[in-house]
Amino acid sequence: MPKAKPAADDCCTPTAKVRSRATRPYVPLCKALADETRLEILGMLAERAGMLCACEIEAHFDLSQPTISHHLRILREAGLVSAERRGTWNYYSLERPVVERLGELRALLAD
Amino acid sequence: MPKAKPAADDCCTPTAKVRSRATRPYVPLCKALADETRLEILGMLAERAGMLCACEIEAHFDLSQPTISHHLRILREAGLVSAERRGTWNYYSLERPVVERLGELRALLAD
DNA sequence: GGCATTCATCGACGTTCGTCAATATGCAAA
DNA sequence: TTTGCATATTGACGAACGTCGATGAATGCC
Repeated sequence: MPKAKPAADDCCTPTAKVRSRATRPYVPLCKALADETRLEILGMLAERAGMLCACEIEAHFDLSQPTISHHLRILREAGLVSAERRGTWNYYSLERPVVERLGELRALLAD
Repeated sequence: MPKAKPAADDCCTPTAKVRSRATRPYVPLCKALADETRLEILGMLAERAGMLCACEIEAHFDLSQPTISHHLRILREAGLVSAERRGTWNYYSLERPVVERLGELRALLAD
């Protein structure tokens, strides 16, 4: 008699088949948030309700200008911030609707 | 006359000094969530309200057993799940209070 | 005891990521 | 047009990460 799948039926009722919830859409969002510098940039933008000049963001960190620009691009591509050019300067502001998706994920996992 | 800090005073009112909000505590949480496999494990645990046997989690993915074990460890260290040994088997369950911290982060950034 | 099973750990490998210096781009004033 | 400044892009480097095969630790059954 072939025993095939050896066991794994004694530990849990094999009925349910466990369909997972749709979490994939939140992966890029979480990846964008998974960095100390980027989270702090968002914290700055949240504190200052309006916009923030890129130079002011740079001045807040001990990081090079290209590095900050890199992080701002990732936040932009994730939709978490938007940039508005005004002459030479670039003003960044928080995109609250995308931040709200954090609440959706919380509800998806906790409710 | 030294011009020191060249400009950066024409683009934004230099008064505010922009104190960022305390986002650092959420960095480990976001790092733990920033992976498709781990997010889907949490989705499985959310769907099935109770616990889930480790073997059932492994069966859900096309990944090796050590890889799933590795992800489960990261989720455990982040406090997102807890494990309970029952004989040979290991049952994982979701730690909702930690998931709730996603709501805190959302409020910190969006309110 | 001896053996099988479940799960965790280790070591190695390729990939992704954060960082910087150097360079490019775009805009504005002289 | 030329010069200067703000920001983005490129290329390179080391560190961190996801993955696997092999091994180890703990438990239950014969």
